[in-house]
Amino acid sequence: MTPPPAPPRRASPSTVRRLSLYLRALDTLAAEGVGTVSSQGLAERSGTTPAQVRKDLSLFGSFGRRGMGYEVPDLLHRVRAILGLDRRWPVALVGAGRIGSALFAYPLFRERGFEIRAVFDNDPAKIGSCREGLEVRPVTELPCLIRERGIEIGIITVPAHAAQAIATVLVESGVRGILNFAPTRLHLPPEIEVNEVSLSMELEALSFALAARERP
Amino acid sequence: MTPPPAPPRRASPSTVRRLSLYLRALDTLAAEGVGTVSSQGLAERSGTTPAQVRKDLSLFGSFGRRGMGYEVPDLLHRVRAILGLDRRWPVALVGAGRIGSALFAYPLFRERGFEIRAVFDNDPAKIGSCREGLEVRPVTELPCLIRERGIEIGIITVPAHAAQAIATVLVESGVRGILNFAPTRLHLPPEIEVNEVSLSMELEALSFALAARERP
DNA sequence: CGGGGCTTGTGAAAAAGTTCACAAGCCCCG
DNA sequence: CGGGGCTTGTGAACTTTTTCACAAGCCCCG
Repeated sequence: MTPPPAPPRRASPSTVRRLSLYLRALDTLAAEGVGTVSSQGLAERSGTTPAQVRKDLSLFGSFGRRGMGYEVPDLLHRVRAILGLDRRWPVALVGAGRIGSALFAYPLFRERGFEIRAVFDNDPAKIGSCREGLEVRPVTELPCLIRERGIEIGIITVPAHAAQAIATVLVESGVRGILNFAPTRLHLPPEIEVNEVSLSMELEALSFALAARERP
Repeated sequence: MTPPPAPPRRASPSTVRRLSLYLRALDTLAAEGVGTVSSQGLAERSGTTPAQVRKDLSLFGSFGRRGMGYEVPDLLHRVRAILGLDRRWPVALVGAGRIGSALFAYPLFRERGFEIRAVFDNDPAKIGSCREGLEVRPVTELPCLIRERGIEIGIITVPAHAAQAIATVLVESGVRGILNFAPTRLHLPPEIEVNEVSLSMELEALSFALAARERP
């Protein structure tokens, strides 16, 4: 009934992005008690096309029934599994500044299975203070705590000039994936997954689009 | 000397992303006092290829000199202009929670010309309080203040269920571009530029990549 | 139990984006 | 002032991603 039809091929970054959007839409549908959804319906709620939805999903298996569409609870479960969200991910946060603290309190992380199990900072004023019940520890303790708590993902929200050193230590301590909010490019071994988030880049994309409209 | 060789064609989203990266690299180079950089050098610092750098830039004009590369200060200026950063962008922030406050204090925004000129929230506990010298105002005052202060870009950091209503009011008040941090899809007229930032999507992309490695 | 109406899954076509490869051009040195 | 060594700008080839189009399949109704 659900044989992955081919070796689970590489999905492009855009496909992965869309899978996240499908997941979000399915969450909503499930909450609304909708039992079944078509590629059409999913496309409308995710801002893409029905064909795209079907292609994306077909990379990982045949989850629908012809004539009927997809069962919401089933597809929800499948997409979660595809995205690797059918397990808990132990996460460390490095940098307890404003962005770090905001992320820490972001409820969707926990809902998706990301568990922040350690928070680090180098500012003596912050060390020892608590973020939602977790104590901020100095960066010197990072290697030890990362290993002890089995942390696999690190989120970097330190200033750009400190980010590379932090990233290197994280990787040496066993972290396999890094979400980098610092506006700097990290140099790490290729087996480490790095995802850069640049808040100003997002505004710049807006600015580009708006400025382009004003040009002849 | 710099005639845009063709009607400034549409740049793909990936090109725009890379332009942001080039800008970041050029900022660093300028700060280091480097006078000239080749497409090779720019590529290394932005994680792409020399050919890609040249193609991206050639969409907008001929900025280099053969045999020599690009003059850093000149190219910096050009890229800023291409991205629409050669002017100030008046911005409003809707939602003075953690993420909103973090963005407000993010120095890179201001450096790039984005000026937060109004902050709104509906929480009576927050209204009247200050964020870096700017008073948080109730959402009821939004239309008036947006117009009064000539705001063109809105940043939405309210909970998902409130985002659509806020977005609609923003657009009705004259905003042309929206950066949406709320995990929900906005329905707005097509002439409005919308850029969605989903923090959990970024973590999910990591999770997908890490989980994929563990699969057979 | 068979036909009609939908909707999936998927090859094939089209479009978009990236890489290649090289002529054109610039600077410097002799 | 001419040749050599680099580096850009750019058509053409290639790759990836998206869209199209339709056969296959499922359900329901009569």
